[in-house]
Amino acid sequence: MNSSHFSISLHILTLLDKVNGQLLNSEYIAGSINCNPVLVRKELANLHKHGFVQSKEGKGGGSTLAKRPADINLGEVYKAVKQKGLLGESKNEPNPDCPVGKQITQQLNKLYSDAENALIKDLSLKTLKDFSLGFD
Amino acid sequence: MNSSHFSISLHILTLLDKVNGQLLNSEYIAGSINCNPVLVRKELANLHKHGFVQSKEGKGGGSTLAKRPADINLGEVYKAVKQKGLLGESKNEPNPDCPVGKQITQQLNKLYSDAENALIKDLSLKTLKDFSLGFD
DNA sequence: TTGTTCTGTAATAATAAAAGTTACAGTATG
DNA sequence: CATACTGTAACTTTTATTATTACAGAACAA
Repeated sequence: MNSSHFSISLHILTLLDKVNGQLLNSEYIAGSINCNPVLVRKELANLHKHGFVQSKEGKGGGSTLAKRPADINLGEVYKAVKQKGLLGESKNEPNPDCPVGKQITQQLNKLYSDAENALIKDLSLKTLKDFSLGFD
Repeated sequence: MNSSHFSISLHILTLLDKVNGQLLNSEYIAGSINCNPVLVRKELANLHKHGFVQSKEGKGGGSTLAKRPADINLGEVYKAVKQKGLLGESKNEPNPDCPVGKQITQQLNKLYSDAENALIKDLSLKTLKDFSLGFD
Protein backbone atom coordinates (compact mmCIF):
# COMPACT_ATOMS: atom_id res chain seq x y z
CA MET A 1 0.00 0.00 0.00
CA ASN A 2 0.96 3.56 -0.25
CA SER A 3 -0.67 6.81 0.47
CA SER A 4 -4.08 6.62 -0.98
CA HIS A 5 -5.29 3.03 -0.86
CA PHE A 6 -5.94 3.02 2.83
CA SER A 7 -7.47 6.49 2.74
CA ILE A 8 -9.79 5.58 -0.08
CA SER A 9 -10.81 2.31 1.51
CA LEU A 10 -11.58 3.97 4.81
CA HIS A 11 -13.51 6.71 3.05
CA ILE A 12 -15.58 4.08 1.29
CA LEU A 13 -16.22 2.09 4.45
CA THR A 14 -17.20 5.23 6.34
CA LEU A 15 -19.69 6.21 3.68
CA LEU A 16 -21.18 2.74 3.66
CA ASP A 17 -21.46 2.83 7.42
CA LYS A 18 -23.17 6.20 7.40
CA VAL A 19 -25.92 5.16 4.98
CA ASN A 20 -26.87 2.21 7.06
CA GLY A 21 -27.15 -0.67 4.66
CA GLN A 22 -28.25 1.35 1.67
CA LEU A 23 -26.48 0.46 -1.58
CA LEU A 24 -24.08 3.10 -2.87
CA ASN A 25 -22.74 3.01 -6.39
CA SER A 26 -19.19 3.74 -7.42
CA GLU A 27 -20.03 7.05 -9.03
CA TYR A 28 -21.61 8.40 -5.89
CA ILE A 29 -18.66 7.28 -3.79
CA ALA A 30 -16.21 8.74 -6.27
CA GLY A 31 -18.09 12.02 -6.01
CA SER A 32 -17.49 12.14 -2.28
CA ILE A 33 -13.83 11.19 -2.56
CA ASN A 34 -13.36 13.30 -5.65
CA CYS A 35 -11.65 10.66 -7.72
CA ASN A 36 -12.32 8.39 -10.62
CA PRO A 37 -15.13 5.79 -10.27
CA VAL A 38 -12.93 3.05 -11.70
CA LEU A 39 -10.48 3.61 -8.89
CA VAL A 40 -13.33 3.18 -6.43
CA ARG A 41 -14.44 -0.02 -8.11
CA LYS A 42 -10.92 -1.43 -7.89
CA GLU A 43 -10.75 -0.56 -4.24
CA LEU A 44 -14.18 -2.10 -3.70
CA ALA A 45 -13.03 -5.25 -5.48
CA ASN A 46 -10.24 -5.56 -2.95
CA LEU A 47 -12.51 -4.85 0.02
CA HIS A 48 -14.89 -7.44 -1.35
CA LYS A 49 -12.12 -10.00 -1.71
CA HIS A 50 -11.37 -9.54 1.97
CA GLY A 51 -14.96 -9.78 3.07
CA PHE A 52 -15.59 -6.21 4.14
CA VAL A 53 -18.21 -5.32 1.54
CA GLN A 54 -20.84 -6.93 -0.61
CA SER A 55 -21.73 -5.72 -4.07
CA LYS A 56 -24.75 -6.04 -6.25
CA GLU A 57 -24.33 -5.82 -9.98
CA GLY A 58 -26.80 -4.46 -12.52
CA LYS A 59 -29.28 -1.64 -12.46
CA GLY A 60 -29.85 -0.24 -9.02
CA GLY A 61 -26.74 -2.04 -7.86
CA GLY A 62 -23.97 -0.86 -5.61
CA SER A 63 -22.12 -1.84 -2.48
CA THR A 64 -22.81 -2.23 1.18
CA LEU A 65 -20.95 -3.43 4.26
CA ALA A 66 -20.66 -7.18 4.69
CA LYS A 67 -20.07 -6.94 8.44
CA ARG A 68 -21.22 -4.79 11.27
CA PRO A 69 -19.06 -1.67 11.69
CA ALA A 70 -18.12 -2.77 15.20
CA ASP A 71 -16.69 -5.95 13.72
CA ILE A 72 -14.49 -4.17 11.20
CA ASN A 73 -11.13 -3.65 12.74
CA LEU A 74 -8.88 -0.99 11.23
CA GLY A 75 -5.81 -3.15 11.61
CA GLU A 76 -7.48 -5.79 9.49
CA VAL A 77 -8.44 -3.20 6.93
CA TYR A 78 -4.87 -2.01 6.81
CA LYS A 79 -3.60 -5.51 6.19
CA ALA A 80 -6.20 -6.15 3.51
CA VAL A 81 -5.40 -2.94 1.73
CA LYS A 82 -1.65 -2.96 2.00
CA GLN A 83 0.13 -3.99 -1.16
CA LYS A 84 3.69 -3.29 -0.33
CA GLY A 85 5.64 -2.73 2.83
CA LEU A 86 5.16 0.61 4.47
CA LEU A 87 8.83 1.38 4.56
CA GLY A 88 11.51 0.15 2.23
CA GLU A 89 10.52 -2.44 -0.32
CA SER A 90 12.47 -0.72 -3.04
CA LYS A 91 13.90 -2.39 -6.09
CA ASN A 92 17.30 -1.05 -5.16
CA GLU A 93 19.97 -3.74 -4.96
CA PRO A 94 22.82 -2.84 -2.65
CA ASN A 95 26.32 -3.93 -3.49
CA PRO A 96 26.75 -7.62 -2.57
CA ASP A 97 30.52 -7.16 -2.32
CA CYS A 98 30.11 -4.78 0.59
CA PRO A 99 29.59 -6.40 4.01
CA VAL A 100 26.93 -3.85 4.84
CA GLY A 101 25.32 -3.86 1.40
CA LYS A 102 25.14 -7.64 1.45
CA GLN A 103 22.97 -7.75 4.57
CA ILE A 104 21.24 -4.42 4.75
CA THR A 105 18.08 -5.42 2.93
CA GLN A 106 17.44 -8.29 5.27
CA GLN A 107 18.21 -6.18 8.33
CA LEU A 108 15.97 -3.38 7.18
CA ASN A 109 13.13 -5.74 6.43
CA LYS A 110 13.29 -7.11 9.92
CA LEU A 111 13.27 -3.62 11.38
CA TYR A 112 10.41 -2.51 9.16
CA SER A 113 8.31 -5.52 9.85
CA ASP A 114 8.59 -4.96 13.61
CA ALA A 115 7.74 -1.29 13.20
CA GLU A 116 4.82 -2.01 10.94
CA ASN A 117 3.47 -4.53 13.41
CA ALA A 118 3.49 -1.84 16.06
CA LEU A 119 1.49 0.36 13.74
CA ILE A 120 -0.99 -2.40 12.98
CA LYS A 121 -1.38 -3.12 16.65
CA ASP A 122 -2.33 0.48 17.20
CA LEU A 123 -4.82 0.48 14.34
CA SER A 124 -6.29 -2.73 15.66
CA LEU A 125 -7.48 -0.92 18.76
CA LYS A 126 -10.08 0.84 16.65
CA THR A 127 -13.08 -0.34 14.66
CA LEU A 128 -14.92 1.26 11.78
CA LYS A 129 -17.65 2.10 14.25
CA ASP A 130 -15.20 4.05 16.42
CA PHE A 131 -13.81 5.84 13.42
CA SER A 132 -17.21 6.66 12.03
CA LEU A 133 -18.43 8.03 15.33
CA GLY A 134 -15.68 10.63 15.14
CA PHE A 135 -17.69 12.44 12.48
CA ASP A 136 -20.34 14.95 13.54
CA MET B 1 9.37 10.33 3.88
CA ASN B 2 8.68 7.50 1.62
CA SER B 3 10.31 4.26 0.83
CA SER B 4 13.91 4.96 0.28
CA HIS B 5 14.90 7.94 2.39
CA PHE B 6 14.92 6.02 5.63
CA SER B 7 16.62 3.03 4.04
CA ILE B 8 19.33 5.14 2.51
CA SER B 9 19.89 7.10 5.70
CA LEU B 10 20.20 3.95 7.78
CA HIS B 11 22.51 2.42 5.23
CA ILE B 12 24.73 5.48 5.44
CA LEU B 13 24.71 5.53 9.23
CA THR B 14 25.51 1.84 9.39
CA LEU B 15 28.47 2.24 7.07
CA LEU B 16 29.76 5.17 9.10
CA ASP B 17 29.41 3.15 12.25
CA LYS B 18 31.28 0.19 10.80
CA VAL B 19 34.33 2.21 9.77
CA ASN B 20 34.77 3.64 13.18
CA GLY B 21 35.30 7.33 12.68
CA GLN B 22 36.98 7.08 9.32
CA LEU B 23 35.74 9.58 6.74
CA LEU B 24 33.73 8.07 3.89
CA ASN B 25 33.02 10.01 0.72
CA SER B 26 29.74 10.07 -1.12
CA GLU B 27 31.00 8.02 -4.01
CA TYR B 28 32.10 5.18 -1.78
CA ILE B 29 28.79 5.21 0.05
CA ALA B 30 26.86 5.34 -3.21
CA GLY B 31 28.83 2.30 -4.32
CA SER B 32 27.62 0.31 -1.35
CA ILE B 33 24.03 1.43 -1.72
CA ASN B 34 24.18 1.21 -5.49
CA CYS B 35 22.72 4.59 -6.18
CA ASN B 36 23.76 8.02 -7.33
CA PRO B 37 26.34 9.95 -5.25
CA VAL B 38 24.26 13.11 -5.45
CA LEU B 39 21.40 11.31 -3.80
CA VAL B 40 23.76 10.29 -1.00
CA ARG B 41 24.97 13.85 -0.59
CA LYS B 42 21.40 15.08 -0.32
CA GLU B 43 20.65 12.49 2.31
CA LEU B 44 23.86 13.39 4.14
CA ALA B 45 22.88 17.05 4.06
CA ASN B 46 19.69 16.15 5.87
CA LEU B 47 21.45 13.92 8.39
CA HIS B 48 23.89 16.76 8.97
CA LYS B 49 21.09 19.25 9.52
CA HIS B 50 19.76 16.99 12.24
CA GLY B 51 23.11 16.48 13.91
CA PHE B 52 23.72 12.84 13.11
CA VAL B 53 26.77 13.29 10.90
CA GLN B 54 29.64 15.68 10.34
CA SER B 55 31.17 16.39 6.97
CA LYS B 56 34.48 17.67 5.84
CA GLU B 57 34.73 19.40 2.50
CA GLY B 58 37.64 19.44 0.12
CA LYS B 59 40.23 16.88 -0.83
CA GLY B 60 40.26 13.87 1.41
CA GLY B 61 36.92 14.96 2.78
CA GLY B 62 33.87 12.88 3.58
CA SER B 63 31.47 12.20 6.41
CA THR B 64 31.52 10.62 9.81
CA LEU B 65 29.10 10.15 12.69
CA ALA B 66 28.55 13.16 14.92
CA LYS B 67 27.34 11.05 17.86
CA ARG B 68 28.11 7.72 19.35
CA PRO B 69 26.06 4.92 17.73
CA ALA B 70 24.50 4.10 21.08
CA ASP B 71 23.17 7.65 21.22
CA ILE B 72 21.53 7.52 17.81
CA ASN B 73 17.99 6.42 18.27
CA LEU B 74 16.18 5.02 15.24
CA GLY B 75 12.97 6.82 16.15
CA GLU B 76 14.84 10.10 16.02
CA VAL B 77 16.36 9.15 12.70
CA TYR B 78 12.94 8.35 11.39
CA LYS B 79 11.60 11.73 12.42
CA ALA B 80 14.60 13.52 10.94
CA VAL B 81 14.27 11.74 7.66
CA LYS B 82 10.55 11.77 7.26
CA GLN B 83 9.30 14.31 4.80
CA LYS B 84 5.68 13.48 4.54
CA GLY B 85 3.27 11.50 6.60
CA LEU B 86 3.62 7.79 6.36
CA LEU B 87 0.05 7.24 5.39
CA GLY B 88 -2.24 9.63 3.58
CA GLU B 89 -0.96 13.13 2.95
CA SER B 90 -2.32 13.12 -0.57
CA LYS B 91 -3.28 16.18 -2.55
CA ASN B 92 -6.73 14.72 -3.05
CA GLU B 93 -9.50 17.05 -1.95
CA PRO B 94 -12.65 15.24 -0.96
CA ASN B 95 -16.00 16.80 -1.70
CA PRO B 96 -16.75 19.50 0.90
CA ASP B 97 -20.48 19.17 0.22
CA CYS B 98 -20.49 15.63 1.54
CA PRO B 99 -20.64 15.24 5.33
CA VAL B 100 -18.06 12.49 5.18
CA GLY B 101 -15.89 14.18 2.56
CA LYS B 102 -15.89 17.38 4.55
CA GLN B 103 -14.32 15.78 7.60
CA ILE B 104 -12.47 12.74 6.37
CA THR B 105 -9.09 14.38 5.89
CA GLN B 106 -9.01 15.61 9.44
CA GLN B 107 -10.21 12.27 10.79
CA LEU B 108 -7.67 10.33 8.78
CA ASN B 109 -4.85 12.60 9.85
CA LYS B 110 -5.71 11.99 13.46
CA LEU B 111 -5.76 8.25 12.90
CA TYR B 112 -2.51 8.29 10.96
CA SER B 113 -0.72 10.41 13.44
CA ASP B 114 -1.62 8.02 16.26
CA ALA B 115 -0.53 5.05 14.19
CA GLU B 116 2.70 6.68 13.17
CA ASN B 117 3.47 7.51 16.77
CA ALA B 118 3.13 3.85 17.62
CA LEU B 119 5.61 3.05 14.89
CA ILE B 120 8.04 5.70 16.10
CA LYS B 121 7.76 4.41 19.62
CA ASP B 122 8.77 0.99 18.39
CA LEU B 123 11.71 2.34 16.42
CA SER B 124 12.78 4.36 19.43
CA LEU B 125 13.49 1.15 21.31
CA LYS B 126 16.51 0.63 19.08
CA THR B 127 19.74 2.53 18.52
CA LEU B 128 22.13 2.54 15.60
CA LYS B 129 24.43 0.43 17.73
CA ASP B 130 21.76 -2.26 18.12
CA PHE B 131 20.99 -2.19 14.44
CA SER B 132 24.61 -2.31 13.44
CA LEU B 133 25.31 -5.26 15.75
CA GLY B 134 22.76 -7.27 13.77
CA PHE B 135 25.31 -7.52 10.96
CA ASP B 136 27.85 -10.33 11.04
C1' DT C 1 -37.15 -9.12 -24.71
C1' DT C 2 -35.21 -4.88 -24.93
C1' DG C 3 -33.33 -0.62 -23.02
C1' DT C 4 -31.10 1.07 -18.99
C1' DT C 5 -27.95 1.22 -15.27
C1' DC C 6 -24.96 -0.80 -12.80
C1' DT C 7 -20.33 -3.90 -11.71
C1' DG C 8 -15.97 -5.81 -12.99
C1' DT C 9 -11.95 -5.55 -15.47
C1' DA C 10 -8.59 -4.56 -19.02
C1' DA C 11 -5.99 -1.47 -21.84
C1' DT C 12 -4.24 2.85 -22.45
C1' DA C 13 -3.13 7.74 -21.61
C1' DA C 14 -1.98 11.56 -18.66
C1' DT C 15 0.15 13.25 -14.60
C1' DA C 16 3.09 13.30 -10.75
C1' DA C 17 6.89 11.65 -8.01
C1' DA C 18 11.40 9.63 -7.56
C1' DA C 19 15.93 8.81 -9.03
C1' DG C 20 19.71 9.69 -11.96
C1' DT C 21 22.73 12.89 -14.40
C1' DT C 22 25.38 16.86 -15.41
C1' DA C 23 27.43 20.89 -14.02
C1' DC C 24 29.79 23.96 -11.29
C1' DA C 25 31.04 27.10 -7.29
C1' DG C 26 33.37 26.68 -2.97
C1' DT C 27 36.69 24.35 0.26
C1' DA C 28 40.54 21.74 1.90
C1' DT C 29 44.98 19.56 0.90
C1' DG C 30 49.57 18.77 -0.85
C1' DC D 1 47.92 25.84 -8.42
C1' DA D 2 46.24 21.06 -9.47
C1' DT D 3 43.38 17.74 -7.32
C1' DA D 4 39.55 15.72 -4.89
C1' DC D 5 36.11 16.44 -2.29
C1' DT D 6 31.16 18.75 -0.62
C1' DG D 7 26.98 21.26 -1.48
C1' DT D 8 23.49 22.56 -4.54
C1' DA D 9 20.84 23.58 -8.54
C1' DA D 10 18.90 22.50 -12.96
C1' DC D 11 17.50 19.21 -15.92
C1' DT D 12 16.42 14.45 -17.81
C1' DT D 13 14.91 9.87 -17.38
C1' DT D 14 12.36 6.41 -15.23
C1' DT D 15 8.80 4.63 -12.52
C1' DA D 16 4.47 4.89 -10.04
C1' DT D 17 -0.03 6.67 -9.60
C1' DT D 18 -4.29 8.26 -11.23
C1' DA D 19 -7.57 9.09 -14.82
C1' DT D 20 -9.92 7.77 -18.98
C1' DT D 21 -12.09 4.94 -22.31
C1' DA D 22 -14.18 0.86 -23.46
C1' DC D 23 -16.88 -3.06 -23.14
C1' DA D 24 -18.77 -7.69 -21.51
C1' DG D 25 -21.97 -9.41 -18.23
C1' DA D 26 -25.64 -8.87 -14.46
C1' DA D 27 -29.97 -7.15 -12.69
C1' DC D 28 -34.01 -4.78 -13.25
C1' DA D 29 -38.13 -2.71 -15.15
C1' DA D 30 -41.09 -1.50 -18.75
